[in-house]
Amino acid sequence: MYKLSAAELLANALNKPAEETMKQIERPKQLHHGDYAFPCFALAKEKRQSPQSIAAELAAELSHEEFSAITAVGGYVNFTLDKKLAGSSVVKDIHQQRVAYGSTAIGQGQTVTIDLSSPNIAKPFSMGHLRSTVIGNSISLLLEKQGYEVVRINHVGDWGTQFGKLICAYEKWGEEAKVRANTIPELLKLYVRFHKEAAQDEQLEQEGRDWFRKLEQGDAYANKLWRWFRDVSMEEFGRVYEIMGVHFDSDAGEAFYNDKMERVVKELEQKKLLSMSEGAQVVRLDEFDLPPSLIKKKDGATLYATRDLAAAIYRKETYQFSKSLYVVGHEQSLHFQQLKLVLDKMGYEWAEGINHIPFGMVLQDGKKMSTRKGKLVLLDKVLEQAIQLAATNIAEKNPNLPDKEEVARQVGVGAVLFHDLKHERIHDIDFSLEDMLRVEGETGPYVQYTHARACTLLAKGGEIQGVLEVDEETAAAAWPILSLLLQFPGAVGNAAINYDPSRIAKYVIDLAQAFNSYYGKVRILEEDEKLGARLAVVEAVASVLEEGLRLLGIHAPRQM
RNA sequence: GCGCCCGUAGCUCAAUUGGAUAGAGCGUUUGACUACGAAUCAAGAGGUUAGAGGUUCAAGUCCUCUCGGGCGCACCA
Repeated sequence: MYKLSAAELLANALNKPAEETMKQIERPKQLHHGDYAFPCFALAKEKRQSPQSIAAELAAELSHEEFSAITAVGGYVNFTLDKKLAGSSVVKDIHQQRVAYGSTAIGQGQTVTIDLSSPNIAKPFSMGHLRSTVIGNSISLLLEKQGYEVVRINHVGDWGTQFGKLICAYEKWGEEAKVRANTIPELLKLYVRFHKEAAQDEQLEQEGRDWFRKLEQGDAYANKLWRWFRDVSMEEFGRVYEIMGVHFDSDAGEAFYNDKMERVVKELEQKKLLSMSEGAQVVRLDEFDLPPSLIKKKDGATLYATRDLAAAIYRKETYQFSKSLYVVGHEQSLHFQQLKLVLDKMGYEWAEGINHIPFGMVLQDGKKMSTRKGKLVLLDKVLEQAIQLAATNIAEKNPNLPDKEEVARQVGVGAVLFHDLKHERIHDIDFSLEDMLRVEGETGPYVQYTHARACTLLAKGGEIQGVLEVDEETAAAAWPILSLLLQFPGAVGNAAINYDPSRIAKYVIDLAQAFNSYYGKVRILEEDEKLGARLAVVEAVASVLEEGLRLLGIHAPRQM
């Protein structure tokens, strides 16, 4: 790695460990400053010399075959890579490794469980769950690229007081035929009505809670309804996952832990962690200045903290994870903080591996969307529109395209997923259908288009033959591209470490922009002696774009 | 009231995690398809990084306060 060469040169000259200089080397913002830079300001005090003179001395002293120039600019030593050498080598690497370029074995032998998506039964799949699904899926793919064994768990919200309320509402106002015909929307209506009326009527809340208790105690009728609601919902969700191309290793939802909670409650008792508070059983967290974790309601029914504790323990025992990730909105930060601390108090050192990966909410007009008030946007409608729009574009721009429907799906889904993933994870997103359907500028379809363009060039240019070598002139003209290609493994590592797919989204945009810019300036298919070199660059771009998109869960069609 | 998160161009977002002249896209103005895909490219305009202090050779980035927004804070998940 070139950065390491620079670090070693500097370490040698300065008589310091290479790890130290490695950490200080940075990437200059501007291309004309070279490829790596070493700031000398920190050395000024200890060497009692100006940073400028230190930089000048170092630059004069250092040289290495990998760098065509090492110069001093201000207080920086700038390293410029030999473009022909570095360019040829990265293109060769990618040609050999193809989509495996950027893979590592960092996670070899380690299992990570990841809790993602987790929609609620009997409710439509909302935009909020979209974020968890696509971010979680991308993180899974990133971790797999690093060699981790990833277990994707869809912790479906199929239990809890809400079902008592729903059953109660169905009992009062539901009509079986209507619900059979149009299950989720009808159930949603019932749910919304329940909350509307409960606002007026204290009694109703209590009835809802009673129904949940019955459900939990095994009441046959309540369980029959619950089973029905669940099956229909899962089928519905399955359709959406199919469209998005997401799969899970486990569908064990909340209800799955029903028979696993008692053990946890007993254990908490044994370890003397439970105490009574206002009729409920809680684990106090006063020493952390946090509110207590509620384990059992005063009516004896369980809560989600109880279930999450049982789930965490179950996952540890079943999968022996080294890390357990929860891709859940940041509004649940407190809950996960409590979860981790309770596990810790129970004496499980592996609680350290519990990691909440929060993300911002999808807001509407700056406010939270509320299921209870029936204000929400449905994912399948959005996907449908995006796919439709892609189909319209294809009909207009590429009517002879084979496999139109599949490509429209890939592009439509690409637009929606990319729009979500390009935002920094933690930021709230204001919902905008218009933005999600956009296909120009910094969008998924833009990247897909760039990839398709590159593929067309390769198809027309023929097989790349002979030794791959990028000549001086091509390397110089394509340097912005080559430089980005060199950075790909680093971008993958960064995204994985920070659990942040947006870094890959940004990377892939940068690469596409660099490529399109090159495309506008240079005629690639010109029949000259450098054709092979240019095609090699194009091939590397296509390969990395495809892999970058794949890491986001997005397909890269060869034509569109 | 307390806690967590956020505040950068008209809008949506970047900024190598403390480094050089704060960058893209959308929108807007202008130009480029009888040269490889115009879902594209080139160029212009657009900024007191919410505000005030502080730490540092260096602050959009770290600390304190103020203002503004979001989300949590006991029987929902």
